Amino acid sequence: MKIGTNEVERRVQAFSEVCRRYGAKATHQRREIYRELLRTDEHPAAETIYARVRKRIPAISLDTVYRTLRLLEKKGLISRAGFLNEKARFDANTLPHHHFVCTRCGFMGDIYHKERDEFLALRDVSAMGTVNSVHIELRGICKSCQKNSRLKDNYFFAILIVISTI
Amino acid sequence: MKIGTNEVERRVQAFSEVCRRYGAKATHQRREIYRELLRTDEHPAAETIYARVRKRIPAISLDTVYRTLRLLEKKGLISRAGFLNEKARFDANTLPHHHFVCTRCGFMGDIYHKERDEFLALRDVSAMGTVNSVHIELRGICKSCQKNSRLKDNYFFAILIVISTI
DNA sequence: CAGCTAAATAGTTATGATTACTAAAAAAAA
DNA sequence: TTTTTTTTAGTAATCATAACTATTTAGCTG
Repeated sequence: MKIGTNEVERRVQAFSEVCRRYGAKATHQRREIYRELLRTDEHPAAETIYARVRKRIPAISLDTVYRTLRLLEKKGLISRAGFLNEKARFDANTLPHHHFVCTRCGFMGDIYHKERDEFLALRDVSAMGTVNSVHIELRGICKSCQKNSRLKDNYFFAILIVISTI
Repeated sequence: MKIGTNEVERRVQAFSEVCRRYGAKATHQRREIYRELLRTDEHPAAETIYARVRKRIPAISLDTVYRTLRLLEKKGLISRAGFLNEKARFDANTLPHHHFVCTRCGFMGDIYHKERDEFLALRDVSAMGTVNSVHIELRGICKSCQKNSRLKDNYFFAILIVISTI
């Protein structure tokens, strides 16, 4: 859902004011990076943002892009989809469950929910800590990929269960 | 939720049989890596698994651990929490929403839900593609971290909205 | 159960995203 | 303006993960 040009400019303006008010500098680079993210709904990667902002600020460095993205994220103005900068974490538990993750120490605990709504009530989580945000991601194959699809890897899991329970 | 030793061995055994049946080799290294993951509920990183398996197979290489984890994941025996190997993707959309991600091409689309249950019915997703799995992550601060907590960064978002809507 | 052959491993190097570093530049305050 | 402090550009470093290659091994075959 893209937002209009007026709204983009309104937010960039508001951002500048908030920066000044809180002792951060509203630099040209920061405004352009934030503007670039406000203008799109395609969840660009850092490299993509770098490429686009470079059209307006040819001398901008990749480091500035990364630094600014970290700043904006820390300040809650943008979010990142997916959880890079963390190591991959593995799990042999094949029961359907969710995870609680501590953003400070990386603790990861399992959350089971019997009824669908329960996880939103966060009942099982209070024992582990306080939830700041709920991250939900659906993974699959998009329409376009389905068209030129052929691959059909055999999926061990179902087979293993059969053998395991005989 | 840890599983018992018997169940661990049963699954390792089943894994070996499935491997042979499908032309993959049930090597000592693979069994140990899978066993290590079955024995724990702490979602270890690759390095952690490496360190533990090394106690039993001192000469095992880190590459083997990574290779085996990829294999197990591809076969559906284990899953990874978080999505490494992808670039971080950013988003300035601060409305509550979820993401649809194509695991093949990386397409990422927003999913909005008015009522809480709707996202589970996956209604809005059918237009984008087929969902294979739903990933839910709650982020926050765990009990242990709350105890020795002091940090309280100011969170720009709320402030910006106020300025923006005056 | 010894030999065969494709698959897997160990050890190492490479890659690719992200971060750290430092001198120079620029924003906000005085 | 001038000053002070933050931020930036450019580059080098880091860190997790993947690729490469000679050697080894699992599982088949006779």
